[in-house]
Amino acid sequence: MPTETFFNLPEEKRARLLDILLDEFSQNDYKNVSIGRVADRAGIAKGSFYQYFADKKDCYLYLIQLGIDEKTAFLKQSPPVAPADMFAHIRWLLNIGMHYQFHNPRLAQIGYKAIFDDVPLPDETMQVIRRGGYAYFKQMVEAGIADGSLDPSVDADIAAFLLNAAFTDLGKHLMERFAISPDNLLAAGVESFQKDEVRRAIEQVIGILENGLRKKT
Amino acid sequence: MPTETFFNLPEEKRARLLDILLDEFSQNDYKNVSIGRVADRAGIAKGSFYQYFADKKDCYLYLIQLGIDEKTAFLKQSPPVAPADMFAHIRWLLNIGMHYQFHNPRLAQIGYKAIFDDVPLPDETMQVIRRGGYAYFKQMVEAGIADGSLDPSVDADIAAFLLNAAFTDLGKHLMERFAISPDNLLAAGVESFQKDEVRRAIEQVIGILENGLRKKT
Amino acid sequence: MPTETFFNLPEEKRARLLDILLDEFSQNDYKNVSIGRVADRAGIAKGSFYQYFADKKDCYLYLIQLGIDEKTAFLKQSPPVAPADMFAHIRWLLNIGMHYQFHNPRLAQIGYKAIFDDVPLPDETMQVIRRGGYAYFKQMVEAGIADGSLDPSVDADIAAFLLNAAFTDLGKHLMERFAISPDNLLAAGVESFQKDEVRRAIEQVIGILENGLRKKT
Amino acid sequence: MPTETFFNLPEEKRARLLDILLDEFSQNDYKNVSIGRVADRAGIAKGSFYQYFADKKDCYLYLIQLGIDEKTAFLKQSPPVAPADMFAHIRWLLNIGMHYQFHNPRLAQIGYKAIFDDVPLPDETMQVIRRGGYAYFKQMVEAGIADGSLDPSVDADIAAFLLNAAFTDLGKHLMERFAISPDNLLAAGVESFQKDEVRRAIEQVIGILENGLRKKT
DNA sequence: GATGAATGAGGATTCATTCAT
DNA sequence: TATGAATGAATCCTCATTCAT
Repeated sequence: MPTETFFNLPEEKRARLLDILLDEFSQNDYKNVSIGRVADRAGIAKGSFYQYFADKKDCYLYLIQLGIDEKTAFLKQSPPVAPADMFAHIRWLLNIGMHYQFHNPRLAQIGYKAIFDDVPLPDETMQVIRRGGYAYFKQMVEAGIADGSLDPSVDADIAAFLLNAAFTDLGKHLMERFAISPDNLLAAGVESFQKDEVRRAIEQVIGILENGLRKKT
Repeated sequence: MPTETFFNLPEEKRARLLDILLDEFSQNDYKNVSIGRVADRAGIAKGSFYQYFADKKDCYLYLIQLGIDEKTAFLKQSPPVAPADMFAHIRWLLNIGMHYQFHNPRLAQIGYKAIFDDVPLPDETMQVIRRGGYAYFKQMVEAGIADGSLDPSVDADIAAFLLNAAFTDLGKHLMERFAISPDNLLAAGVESFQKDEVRRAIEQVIGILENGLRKKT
Repeated sequence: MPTETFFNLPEEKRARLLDILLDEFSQNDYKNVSIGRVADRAGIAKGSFYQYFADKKDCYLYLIQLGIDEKTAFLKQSPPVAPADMFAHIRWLLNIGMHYQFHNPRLAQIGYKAIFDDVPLPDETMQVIRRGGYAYFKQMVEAGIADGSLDPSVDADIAAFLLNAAFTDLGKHLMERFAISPDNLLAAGVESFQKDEVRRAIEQVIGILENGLRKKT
Repeated sequence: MPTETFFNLPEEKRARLLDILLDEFSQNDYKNVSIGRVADRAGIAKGSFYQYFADKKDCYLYLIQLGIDEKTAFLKQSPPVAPADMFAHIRWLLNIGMHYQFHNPRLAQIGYKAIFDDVPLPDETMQVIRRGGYAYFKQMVEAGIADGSLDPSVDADIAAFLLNAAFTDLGKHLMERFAISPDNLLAAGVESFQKDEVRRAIEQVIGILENGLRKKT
């Protein structure tokens, strides 16, 4: 975790540094992020970085935690749909996820990288990052099969995989498709991407998966 | 591309070097592959590496191209199912893809990494790598809608995205799920993973997507 | 030398800082003493350190001088045995020395380090530190030879060396042997080490050297 | 241990580097030896150092081992006096030790530093370095008391301490006293310090200690 | 063709010291 | 007077690449 010094920084300066950190860590693998480059871009001395963070890992951990906290806040802010109807629940989840990813795409990207890259994180943090993914969906699918809403011939593992793949990649896809970049977002505001086309795209994905998984009547 | 010297190498020597290159580039990010380590493992001098390849990038590019060529060969070797029935065609594609991934997991992994990592490749090569994925599926979906076999309310972009995500991630998922590693594959032979469970998993994914996309009658 | 500011410090604060300085400089080489660590432990700002001392060297010099002063005070406080009998005098000296070392082991340790480590002290200070050792003993030995109490075949330089080596190392040896650490001393009180075993050890050393140097009758 | 590369170096180059390493590590504490300074002085690139040694510690360990080997060779070359007469044995030991210290003062100094400084050495190496010191003398003293040649009232610990202190510091003392520096030695040759004055000094120290410890008749 | 020694830029990290508040 | 943020030189170490043999 950052030092007190970091939090005491003038708002503007801290924001600029944080902005650059998000940029670097979302664009590069952990190992390829250079503290020197960060310091240069932020206009601070290399030594100053170490006034703010114990070391590179500490800084990275902070960003990861920031991502977890922000996402948690997002999830809390919109009360969860009762998981009685699985697809309604997924709709809610995906909407939150997309919203989060649009709201803070670089933080989301850092979290995404953390899942797939070789990264020096404590095991407990890795668990937190991975939670809500595959395992979460599998449990949902099993419940859906048990209560008879899903086709019993469905393999829970496979269904979970599909939901997870869709969930994980959809944000990236939409940002590419609608030419949304972090810079865009900052310039145009998040609202602009709450557009119908985005909502419709999400709805489509869920619709297809729902069709594919629902019990045939 | 490698120098003539590389291709003039005694078969055994070149094979060993190639083996190690596949290993290193499939396990590590481009930047984290160390030429020194490669040379050590291959039992050649570091200088010799530069007799075979112009530089690290050249070597990497060669592996990428190798992957493209091998996959192309795979696709050609098994005559494509007439795309009359889109899902039959997808079944065929996925099977080829899985087969390829199981046949040469390290090459597949390198190609996979090239898509998602920040990697120093010429733009044209990047296009080749990504070609055949999303765009290919989109075109298939559009044809399916046109010929009436797919639900016309389906958004071709979204359907293509879903198919692509499934296609891209499924190999990884199966390898993880059935604890398949490149080492496993070499030891146990490819056939062992042509198992029913793998085929069934692939079939499930396609089944779900088919259900989700087919025109309701 | 410290600034006026340092001496104007509330007694308690100055004492705490001094305590920590003694700790750090007695446990670490000059170069390995970190001002940051000192400031942290003392609960002061790093900048404050530079209100009290011109720089690290200045601070170090102060501790050295403190050691010299304290030892001088020790020597003065117990009236010297008339050097008529050289070994009685040495006994007294050693006792004072041990007493001093037990009384203020960290200051003694700092002085000890200053003799053997590579340390940035002005030459005149180095002379003061080393004074009273070798040269002092040599003069005593020469007097002993002159007045006929010592074996005239003894080389004064060598005898002085031996006495000095014994004198210099004995304190360390005893502290190691009886597992005496500065912490011990603070906890158990100095008196506990005025034990017979310590006195006996000192007596032994002097006895052996006396035997070795006395004129044979 | 150094790499093969180091040993393949042209004799002259390796000698120069070794010379500088001996210089640096004998004059400075481990932590204060700068690889950059070594490389500059040796006229090699910083990176080259790491072609020769795995790291700083590896290099240091090599010097330590060199010292152990050289001293061992010295001890072997002159057949040990039967320890029947303890002081004859000590005479032999001291002579060897002095000879070694004069022969390779910087190596001796490095070994000396290793005993007293805080240094990153494996435990087994530390034991080798420390062997032959205090413990060795104590055992000799105990044997001397047992066979009746030493005064039974002598405390073996104290006697061992004295012998060790004399043994350890004498070389340094003689080098200072006769203004012997490594540079001197290289210029004038080792023989010049095999002088009578040095032999006489050693003899004196042993004589005094012998007088001091022998059983009174 | 093969070798492997040499290079030097670049990376993370530490720390004494300065200075504006 | 006290603070603590800022600095930058120095530290150890890595690695792709070059080049003489």
